[in-house]
Amino acid sequence: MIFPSVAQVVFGLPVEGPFDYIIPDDLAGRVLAGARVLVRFAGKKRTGVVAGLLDQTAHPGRLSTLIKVLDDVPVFAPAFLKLAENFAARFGCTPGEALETFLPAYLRGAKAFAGASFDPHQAEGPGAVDLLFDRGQTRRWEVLVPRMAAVLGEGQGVIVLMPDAVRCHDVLPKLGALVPADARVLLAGSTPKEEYGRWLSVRSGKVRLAAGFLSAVFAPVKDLGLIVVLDEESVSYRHEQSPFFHAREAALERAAVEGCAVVCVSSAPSVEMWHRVEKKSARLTLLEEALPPVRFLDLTNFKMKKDTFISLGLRHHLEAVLKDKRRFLLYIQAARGVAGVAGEVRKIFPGANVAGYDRTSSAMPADFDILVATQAVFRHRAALKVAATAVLDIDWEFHKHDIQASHSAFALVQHLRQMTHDYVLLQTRNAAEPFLHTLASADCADFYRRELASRSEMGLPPFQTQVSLVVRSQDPALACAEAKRLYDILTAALPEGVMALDPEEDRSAQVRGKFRYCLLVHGPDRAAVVGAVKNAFKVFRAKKDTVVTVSVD
DNA sequence: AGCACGCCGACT
DNA sequence: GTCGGCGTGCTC
Repeated sequence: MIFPSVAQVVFGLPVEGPFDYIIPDDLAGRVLAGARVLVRFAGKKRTGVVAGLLDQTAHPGRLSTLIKVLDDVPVFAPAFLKLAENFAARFGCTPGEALETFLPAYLRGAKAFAGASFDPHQAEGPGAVDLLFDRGQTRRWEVLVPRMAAVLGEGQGVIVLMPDAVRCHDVLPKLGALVPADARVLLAGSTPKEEYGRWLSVRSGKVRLAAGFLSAVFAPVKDLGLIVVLDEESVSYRHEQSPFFHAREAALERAAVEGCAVVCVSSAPSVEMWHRVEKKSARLTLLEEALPPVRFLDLTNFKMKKDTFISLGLRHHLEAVLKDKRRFLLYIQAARGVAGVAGEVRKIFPGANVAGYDRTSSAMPADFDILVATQAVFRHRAALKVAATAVLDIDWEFHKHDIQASHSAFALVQHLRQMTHDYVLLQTRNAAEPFLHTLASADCADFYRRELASRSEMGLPPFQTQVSLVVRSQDPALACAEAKRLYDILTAALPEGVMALDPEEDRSAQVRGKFRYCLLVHGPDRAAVVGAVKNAFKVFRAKKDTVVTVSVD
């Protein structure tokens, strides 16, 4: 038997690779693709992953020898190696960095692994993608539970992603009924050792239902049949450190490689998912529910007294609800501060029980007539119901000129409607803005039509790929100069069809003491856009005290 | 990423 | 004279 003599190794570093290593005779036949190995790289011992095997190298003469095989059985099945390639191309990192993020922290070092062999089934064609649009967020389980039960009944596994720990209370009881306790696991915050233990129980095939947050999308579930992405529109699915990725998009990449199905669930679907429905790459299931109407409170030409927030119109609405001894939710921007607004409301309605709720609140006030709350109130989205709701300043949502702004306003309104019996009121000084009226339309498609048209026109995702580069520094002048320098390098050799927008100061000028400049690169061809950014980084090197971060879409 | 090499400015 | 900052190139 002749064994390959060269291993191609990749590392969790921003260097492309792969790097070739000689397989010594005593390890012949023991080095398999997908196994972690210990090698000397740039003068230091490092853990890498065997991405492939060769009989001959293209770099003869300067090869180093492989030191040790860390996995008797490769940690990565071929499907994961393939996923790493796609993931790297999609999110602009190296395949080695992708593989590192697939692993639990415990295995990122040189700890030995001795699990059983693992074969995710290779795609027999792409799996179906569903968008479950649950308008009232109460009926999703009617569809999800039988769907998961069917997959589990076939002997296949299921991953359930939720955006954050807040959803656990609602979600875990629903999963409890599906499989015995020892066949399901919550892959969440714990020590690396515990995390590894749970990861192993999934990989061994004992656990067939794995729930968790972002990184659960990489759980080594055997015969994966279905990935459920709960509240797929949530911004919490963005991984905000390198490598930047979106867990919903990662789930779709994984499904394409393994051929499993994906169900994305939302009561305010992302523009991306709606676009997939229109392109027929996802099927829409609409779960209708009666929702209260949305009305506007037009403040155009209405002068407000200095340092007051409650308009005359809003006051009348509050009065009417209080008179009926019912409850009112007043939604404010966190930046306004709950205390100030609540104080003003108390002054106007001395007899009413006015409570406040924001991020710092430990518990929902047991009793109130008027609740002044920030977006933190959505922690209680499933449990809280009031007669009427008002958004103090819906225009504020659009002032952040972020590509997500309009969708986040849409989602805000949808979520408030779910918590409201009679009506949702939006206070605005832009009553003529047609976009605002799509938020109130009885037909949700109006919002998506308009939003997709505008994104198409502006060359934004999901029509084009957009990469955002953020330059951060303590020194505003340095941040600005570096952003400019990066822009110049980028535009010096911009391929056909790729466009770069001038660096712009971040709206929230300082975040954690750092000044931020953002530049955007976009174009219709993902590979060209990501390639242009990668090339720019070969030349551009971040100066001391500045950090540049890259995220795709 | 991390490190060695190499070039310029300000200190015993 | 040389110590040490940081720009540049490279890692099989």
